[in-house]
Amino acid sequence: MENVVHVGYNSMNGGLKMTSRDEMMGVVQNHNLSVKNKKIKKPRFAFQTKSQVDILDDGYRWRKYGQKAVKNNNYPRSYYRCTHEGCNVKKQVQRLSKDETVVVTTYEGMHTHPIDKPNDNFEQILHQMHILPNPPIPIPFN
DNA sequence: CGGCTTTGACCGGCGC
DNA sequence: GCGCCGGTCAAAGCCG
Repeated sequence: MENVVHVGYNSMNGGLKMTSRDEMMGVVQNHNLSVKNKKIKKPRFAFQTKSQVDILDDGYRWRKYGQKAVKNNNYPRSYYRCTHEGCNVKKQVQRLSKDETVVVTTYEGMHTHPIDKPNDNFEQILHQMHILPNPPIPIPFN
């Protein structure tokens, strides 16, 4: 929850499917957790998207595994996991109660496999934001 | 018929 | 220790 770095992003025109967002900005956070004696960092990438639609299709296949109500928020939060075998990447999607047109998507971890479905240039944007590994790299956790 | 949602139960961490 | 809270499990059902 600390060590917050802002990764502003705007003027992404065209590319993202199934959304009608017109502006995007991001926040990068690092999660600290202790495993045995070691402390490793769990990368978390959160960015807000102005969209009417909940489902932001980034090219990966996600399976929903939970949904919980959020305090101080009228809208629930959805939990997704990457369906690729051996890929433990998770994400949460949450909608702001103040502005229902804003969707917050939080990615947790990195994908170790190529994108699963034909996609447009949003994949390249994820590469730029270092959400995707350019060459496959090992996950430092899980 | 297979992959995915749905939804309540379950669980571990934390504060009182 | 107990109860709340946030996250996950898993059975059943939906839908292509």
